[in-house]
Amino acid sequence: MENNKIPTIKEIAKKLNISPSTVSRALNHHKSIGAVTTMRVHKVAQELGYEVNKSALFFKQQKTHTIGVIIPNLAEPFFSSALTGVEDFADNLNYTVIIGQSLDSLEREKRIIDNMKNHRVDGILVSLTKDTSTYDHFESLKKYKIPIVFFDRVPKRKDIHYVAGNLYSGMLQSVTKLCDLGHRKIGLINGPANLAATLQRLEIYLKCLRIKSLDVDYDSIVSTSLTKEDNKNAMLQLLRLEEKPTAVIVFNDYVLLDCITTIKAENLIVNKDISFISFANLPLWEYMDTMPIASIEQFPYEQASKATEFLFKLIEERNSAKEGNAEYLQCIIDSEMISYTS
Amino acid sequence: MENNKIPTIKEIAKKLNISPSTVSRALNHHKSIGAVTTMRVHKVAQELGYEVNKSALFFKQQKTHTIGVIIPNLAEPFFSSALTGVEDFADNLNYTVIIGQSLDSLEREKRIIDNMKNHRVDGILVSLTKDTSTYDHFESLKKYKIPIVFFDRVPKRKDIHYVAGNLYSGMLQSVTKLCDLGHRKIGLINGPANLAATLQRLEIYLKCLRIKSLDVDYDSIVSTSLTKEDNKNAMLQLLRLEEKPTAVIVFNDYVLLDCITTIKAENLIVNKDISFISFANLPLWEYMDTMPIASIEQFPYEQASKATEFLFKLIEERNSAKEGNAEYLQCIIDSEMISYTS
DNA sequence: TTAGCCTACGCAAACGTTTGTTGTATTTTT
DNA sequence: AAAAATACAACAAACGTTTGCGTAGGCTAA
Repeated sequence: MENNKIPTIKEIAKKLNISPSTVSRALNHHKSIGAVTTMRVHKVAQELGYEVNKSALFFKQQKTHTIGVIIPNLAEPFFSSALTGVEDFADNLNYTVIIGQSLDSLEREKRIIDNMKNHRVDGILVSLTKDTSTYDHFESLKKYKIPIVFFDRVPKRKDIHYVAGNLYSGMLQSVTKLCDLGHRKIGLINGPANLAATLQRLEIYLKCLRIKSLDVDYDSIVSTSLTKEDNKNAMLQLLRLEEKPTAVIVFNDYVLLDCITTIKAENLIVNKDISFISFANLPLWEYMDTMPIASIEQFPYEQASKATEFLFKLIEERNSAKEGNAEYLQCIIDSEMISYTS
Repeated sequence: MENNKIPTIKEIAKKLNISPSTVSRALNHHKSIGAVTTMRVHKVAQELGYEVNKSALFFKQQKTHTIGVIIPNLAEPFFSSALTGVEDFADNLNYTVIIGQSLDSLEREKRIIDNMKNHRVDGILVSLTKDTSTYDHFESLKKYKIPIVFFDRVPKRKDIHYVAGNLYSGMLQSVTKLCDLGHRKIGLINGPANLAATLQRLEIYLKCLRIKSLDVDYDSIVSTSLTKEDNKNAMLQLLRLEEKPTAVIVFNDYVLLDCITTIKAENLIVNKDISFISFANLPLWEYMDTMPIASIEQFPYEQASKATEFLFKLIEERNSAKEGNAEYLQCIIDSEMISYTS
């Protein structure tokens, strides 16, 4: 009864004394196969517990129905949310998702790309490594016509498909709020220079200050490499200034956690001696005793969803063999300020 | 120059006027191919930018070098840590990981299993859905000789491979600590009955109370379905008791967050009117104003790592065609109490 | 009646790679 | 110098599936 061989189309064919092609067509409900035959095929398939071998299918069709996602770190809520966004979208289209963690190592990023290329995935989503400044390893995907869409951490070039967050909206809301609260000196703890997000934050920060007619003090703009140590130092650097800022925009919630620790160690009171705005909107502030004025939500799930949508659009295009559609899919997702104090 | 065709072994063969088999062997440094030929093949492969088509390889070898991971929810830190554990381990062995989110839906779990089966993954790791009580959908994997290893949320049966957490160690440490602090009435807010983890927590809870010679009050053992609403109700149920417990063991940190909210709404003071121990050790307590006495770390990363190790052992076994090795790989990872208050 | 047309299926090739077998030179051994 | 061993490479089959094409038999229509 329990046949220990994995059933194939050929076996079904043999059992019914018909050809494999007929079985294949019958299973796919091809119109050119008679009702009786189709029924008999399905019956035997059922009995044998036949299930299509996708591995064979992928090979035959030169299409793996699989997309790859490369993110720096699975453990970060931002990226696991993003991954969820991808997974949900892909699942709907019956696509499989394979993951790669670059762990912010360019070396790993390259290796993963190569691997996915060899895997012949139908498309790739990437959020860059902190250190990624070259683009060569992505170029090689062109030859394989594997479309690539970047999200969140995107390269600084125009000829790519991407979805990025727009920090402006959330930042302006935040700066406005700080102004309303009476703050006039607003500092910035920014990220590493090689991240596009860093430049973007700086530009928007300056733009917002200008709009609100606030003076820019370049001494109160510092940066961190995102290590705990560096985060603390950045904070201290601001505290040591002659003219201390009364509010600080912080690169993200993680950096802010370290800043708060630093502040407390200095016997300063958050939201009294100094106020914060940061980015990420981690689901933790509502439970904490000290929190920023607000955190700027960047909607990782939505960003990733949109990026996935783009990717499938590109995959679709490739399938329909439209050549030379030189249009780049690009999208900006507006950020939003989430207030934590009244 | 830029050939837009994807290079294959055949092309290399044609270009050199040798047979594809020779090219294949040359690329794999097979000893039966002369040094000159091997070199020439590699040179041309280099020029053409040849890269093996794994899709074809997987098919040919009837082995996909891919494992599947099914977890309830990517967004939960516990599971994203676990996934990281899997990814790290698999990556080392050059395996690809495909993911499936069951979202705690049995229906999805089944669908994902079917999909991975059709995908012909080499093995599957599963952490069960809240509602999974049947085992049928896993049985079908036997026919395909796809090994399966459960972790964390494992089925209640003995004939499986699994890695589970042992709550006993951490729980005993915790109960001991509570006793040392003077608590004599320790309640339990448990999870849904269909989870093995729930039964396990209950058993161990009772065992620990017995060891410490504490009375068991069955009224102070309640359960929650893990919804926010239900968490609150479970907490209230305990607070309404004639003989309120002075300490409560909580199913996990998430439930505890809701409990704390409930406590505050009742104008009670955590760690004064009532103390908590919970499970998970989320990386958030150190930043919070109210926190449990301790949280019990279950080492998701290590659990997943071990489970992955088991899986590869099974995959290896299958490859070497050892039949009927009826030994079940099972492992218990000891939990550990992480204290937050002195 | 016969040309033409469905219906229902079989045949064979193809996707890219590996691998067992076979074949032919060249070298080594006796 | 003949026999045996070795080195190198070609041939062909195989993995499971799909699909273009061919075709036999039965039907319709003129």
